[in-house]
Amino acid sequence: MIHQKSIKNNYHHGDLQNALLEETIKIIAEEGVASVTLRVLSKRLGVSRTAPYRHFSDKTQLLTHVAIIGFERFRKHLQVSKEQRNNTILKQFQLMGAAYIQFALRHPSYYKLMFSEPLLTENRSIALEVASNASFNQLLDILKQCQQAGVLKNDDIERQAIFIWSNLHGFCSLILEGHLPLKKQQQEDAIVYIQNTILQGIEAA
Amino acid sequence: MIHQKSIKNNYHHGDLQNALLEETIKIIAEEGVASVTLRVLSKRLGVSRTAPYRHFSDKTQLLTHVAIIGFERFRKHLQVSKEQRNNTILKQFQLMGAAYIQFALRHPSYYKLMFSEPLLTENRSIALEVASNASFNQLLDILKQCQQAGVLKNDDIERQAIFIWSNLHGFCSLILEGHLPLKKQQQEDAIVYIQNTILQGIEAA
DNA sequence: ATGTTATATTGACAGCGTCAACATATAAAT
DNA sequence: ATTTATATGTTGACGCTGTCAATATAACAT
Repeated sequence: MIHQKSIKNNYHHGDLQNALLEETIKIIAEEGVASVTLRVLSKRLGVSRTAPYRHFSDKTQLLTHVAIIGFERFRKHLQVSKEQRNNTILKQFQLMGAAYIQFALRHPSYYKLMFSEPLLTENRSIALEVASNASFNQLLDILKQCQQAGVLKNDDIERQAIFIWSNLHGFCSLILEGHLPLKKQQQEDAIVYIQNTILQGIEAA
Repeated sequence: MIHQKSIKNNYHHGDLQNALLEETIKIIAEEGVASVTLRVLSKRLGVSRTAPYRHFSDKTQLLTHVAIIGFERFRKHLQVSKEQRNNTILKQFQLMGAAYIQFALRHPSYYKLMFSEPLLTENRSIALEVASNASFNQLLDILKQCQQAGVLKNDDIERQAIFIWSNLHGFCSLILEGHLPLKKQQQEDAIVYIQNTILQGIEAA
């Protein structure tokens, strides 16, 4: 009797926008992004097939918003490694690298969507670019600090960042795309090797 | 009057299988893989919408075959860098790295399809894996030779290969996915930097 | 010439994204 | 409190998609 408002509306959902975003990522996790359909999505939420159009102009916009949420979580996840300041700055840098890979492997649905091409190339969204850049800047920041502290080479900061980002993104992509069928131990060994080898390329002499 | 057989059949196409493969990659190049449709594909070739089913069991198989062709061309493209044996083995290794990036940037349609996830994860094809491995082995081979020649560290060969592959694939992916909006000169500088920095991580002391 | 096989076509079906028109619940204004 | 406006949800319809079944035609083997 109490909470009558929030028990069941049957017409107005209440918070369909967020429900759509959450259910979308669930479907991606369960069956891949190709299985995301406005119709089954709506059915799973108990609304009609065109209800999503009151909250997103089309399907691409919905997926773009999910990707933006992914980038925000990603950025926060990376930021954590900077917050334990008892660590050396170099240690923080290495923790961030590990955090990058950890996020991609733990949230493959988000990661794959975030870096799926059509969202960025065919249907550019400024908000998505902003969210993506915010993540990239986490890396740039810590690189600057490392250079200033003299623990990394004073190479062009963007080139250095691209090198590292390529490394991490390439490794995660190859795994998520099924090109590297590694066992768990092999994977961890590979991560350690990659981190060490990256460092040898960029650490101050 | 002569060549009557090859002028026009109007019923039997003659070489529809290859025509489908070629037209598919054309569409991908023009409008992206999402625009590949059996119906428009068939229309462009002047056949009915279900004609492709005589040559491929479904759309995924068609795309998989295109990806296999891509990997074969990729492998050949990489192999060329090994054939100029007046070069040192290390130089051959570096040429292969450059060739990798060159292929991805020159044939983005092929590259993106080859490394698109659904083809490998959701719909595994042994032939595709074989073709993919053949390309990867090009890299493995030259690494072995470099190690034997003493110009690269005697690290675990697979880990070393994964490191390099991650680097190259990550860089190409980020560019093709639109995450690195670099000008031509910046791109070339980045490539040189990446190649040098990779080398510093793996070259023999 | 006849039968077999490979190849291509037409018809049909369910599923998809999305637009237009309509319905209803909530919020605002009087 | 009643009316009005706005936000939200629904139903119908359209053209597009992949794919199956049934049919037709060409090429080939005998």
